[in-house]
Amino acid sequence: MKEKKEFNFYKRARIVCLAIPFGKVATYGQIALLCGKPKNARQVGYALNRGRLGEEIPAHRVINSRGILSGAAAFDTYDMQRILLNGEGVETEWTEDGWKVDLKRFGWKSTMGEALEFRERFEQEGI
DNA sequence: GTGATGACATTGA
DNA sequence: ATCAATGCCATCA
Repeated sequence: MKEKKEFNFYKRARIVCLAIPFGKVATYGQIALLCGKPKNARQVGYALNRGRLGEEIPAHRVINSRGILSGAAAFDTYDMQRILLNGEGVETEWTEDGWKVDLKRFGWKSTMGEALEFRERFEQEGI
């Protein structure tokens, strides 16, 4: 049992991902920031790919900072993520790089207050 | 132990 | 607006 680090980054990431509002999308860096590790954006994606965050994670709401859908292997088809987002009312646009979402309108506007709320909650629960 | 990999971010030209 | 270069850090072989 050597899962314990300073704190459980993946557990935090799971909570943050589950906290993404319906019909909104969040970026990897944003999640990493809310977890207290601004540089761990990559680990967020890695964790999602390996399913380290659990089963009920809305991974389709997590995209990169450019608004491009990752189109990762977690979904059966490349269109699947777009379909899921469209089902939540998020509009997507086709570009050379792939499906793009307008972060200005559908990006999860996480405020400083919410960030502090998360941090307090994490410290309170010891994770 | 070292080195490579990756669902990324940021900066500067 | 786009492109290339650089940094980042947990996991894997």
